[in-house]
Amino acid sequence: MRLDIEALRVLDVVIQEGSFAKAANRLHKAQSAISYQIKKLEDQLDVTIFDRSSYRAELTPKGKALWIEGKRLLEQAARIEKLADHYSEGWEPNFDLVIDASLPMEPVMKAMKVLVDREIPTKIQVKVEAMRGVQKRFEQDQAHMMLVKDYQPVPHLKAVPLPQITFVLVAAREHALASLGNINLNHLLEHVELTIHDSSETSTDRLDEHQFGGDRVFYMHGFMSKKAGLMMGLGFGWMPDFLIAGELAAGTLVELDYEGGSRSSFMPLLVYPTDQPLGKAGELILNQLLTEFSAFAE
Amino acid sequence: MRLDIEALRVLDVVIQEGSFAKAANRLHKAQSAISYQIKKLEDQLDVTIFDRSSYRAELTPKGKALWIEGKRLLEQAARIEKLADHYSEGWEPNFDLVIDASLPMEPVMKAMKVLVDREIPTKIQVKVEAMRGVQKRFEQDQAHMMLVKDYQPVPHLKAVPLPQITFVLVAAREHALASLGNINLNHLLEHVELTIHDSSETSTDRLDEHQFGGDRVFYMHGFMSKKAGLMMGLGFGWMPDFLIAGELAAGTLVELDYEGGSRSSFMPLLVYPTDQPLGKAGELILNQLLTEFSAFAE
DNA sequence: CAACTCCATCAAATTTACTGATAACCTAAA
DNA sequence: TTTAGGTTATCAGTAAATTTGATGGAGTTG
Repeated sequence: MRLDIEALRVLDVVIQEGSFAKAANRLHKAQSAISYQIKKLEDQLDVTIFDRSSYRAELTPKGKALWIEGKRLLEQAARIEKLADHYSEGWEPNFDLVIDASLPMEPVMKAMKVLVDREIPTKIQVKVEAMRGVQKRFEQDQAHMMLVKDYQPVPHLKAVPLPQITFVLVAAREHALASLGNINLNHLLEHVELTIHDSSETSTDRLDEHQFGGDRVFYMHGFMSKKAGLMMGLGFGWMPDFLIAGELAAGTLVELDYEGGSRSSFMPLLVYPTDQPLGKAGELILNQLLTEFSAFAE
Repeated sequence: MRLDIEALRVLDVVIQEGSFAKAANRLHKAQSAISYQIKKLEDQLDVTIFDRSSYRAELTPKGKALWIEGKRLLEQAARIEKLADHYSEGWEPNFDLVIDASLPMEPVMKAMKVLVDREIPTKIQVKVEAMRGVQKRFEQDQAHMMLVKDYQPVPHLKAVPLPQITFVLVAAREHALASLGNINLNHLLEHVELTIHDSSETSTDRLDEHQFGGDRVFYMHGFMSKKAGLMMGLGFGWMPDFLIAGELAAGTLVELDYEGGSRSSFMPLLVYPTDQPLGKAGELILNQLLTEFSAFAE
């Protein structure tokens, strides 16, 4: 017979209440049941937990030390029960989200921050992949959701469209490229490209499709600082159209006459399996991503 | 019926062994007992832990998450049982040692370091007090041992003598006090006193009996640095005789002709109650203090 | 296809936990 | 001092839990 939780629970109540009898009352048990549990605990651990030589049973130093450790065990037990309750309420144990690296990360990060701040029981994991890697990772890891630009339709997958985003290739009015016509790739490579730093990019071996591959690339920390860099004439780069509509109209930023096309539109898709309904975390993530991407596209 | 440890233990073994049957074998139980425990756990937590739709029972994601939390609980249970075992082997849950602040702390600290390095299960607490406070604290806190210069004999207390220590009031040969005769307190107060920093001295309101109370006191971090300070002529101060025997003989340090007496001898005593035998930690501390104080007195 | 291994289920046996009653003891108030 | 009220231990009987051993359906292996 080994240590059991119930005995520790009884010990805790006895100490809190100050006597076996009061503990029995609080636990809706007979007083003899309390005596039995305490005695059992003492036998199991081979430790005298209460000194019965005086009127009231007094906690021994060893008993106190074991009680303190016992409370930790009770806390852990409560944690487990609470976790199970959360599952019953519809929370998933974990949620894997795969994201295409070429999508703007700002709304994703904002959505994640909201989730983290809520301290939900679900363990969320975000994996950023590029190109074909997105869907591959989604399938390999049996992820719960992916956020992509495009995907191979598969049965049992549902796609929710997010607001369309159009990127425009621009530079400042004063920039050398702004007044150039019929720009080709070689022209671009002679200038500094501004792009957004992706914190998930550990190595430098990955370029997203919106990057030209010149040897002078400046990494900015968000579209706002990228825009500031562009305005300063630091370089050229892709920007979401709605973020620079005013500057394009005013002429402070100029759409480049690039032969490869100066506009790139796409509609991000939130894809997830239909065979299992989304849990609470899934719903939250879905809604939060919709919210943040809508806010991003103004 | 609530969560119990045994079910988590069974869950852990089932997952380790990979099947209910193998777990039953390892636990020397019937296979149906394993089924029963797992089913009970699932009912208690209202969570499907194993997916039985295929041949082998497969752990669900929720089951895995609960298993991980469950292992923590098992670890805590093991910790409690181990603690109880230690008690049975004669370790005390805690040990309070009260020390007279006027004794050299170096051997005490060395002894404590040895104890800490052994990672014994007993929680040792050292309290440094001065003058009458030592015995008072010892009695008030029902401490297990005190290290004193002197004490009021009380029945049920046993005293073990440590090697006698003699302190000598000295200064360097070049120091102004060295050549002075019939030194009184006012003479001393005109010079810098070197004393040893006691890390337990939180406020400055306490002076030990070996300190003259001048307004220029230098605190050193051990007898070796104090000796170095004395040799340099930085000031005067008390030193254990055996640490400066050579210098006194050579004349580089000079015993001061102080009217209050230039020598102070005492025999530290290790005092502890006899009504309860010392536990393992008590024995260790006793021996270690004997060792360190003997080594200190060379 | 035969021999295995997997797990669920059931009744019976066994072990554990609890109840209610009683006794021995202590405390505090009358 | 007596009395009323509170403490815990113990015991026999009972209720509840766990375990066993047997059985069966289903998947796997060679």
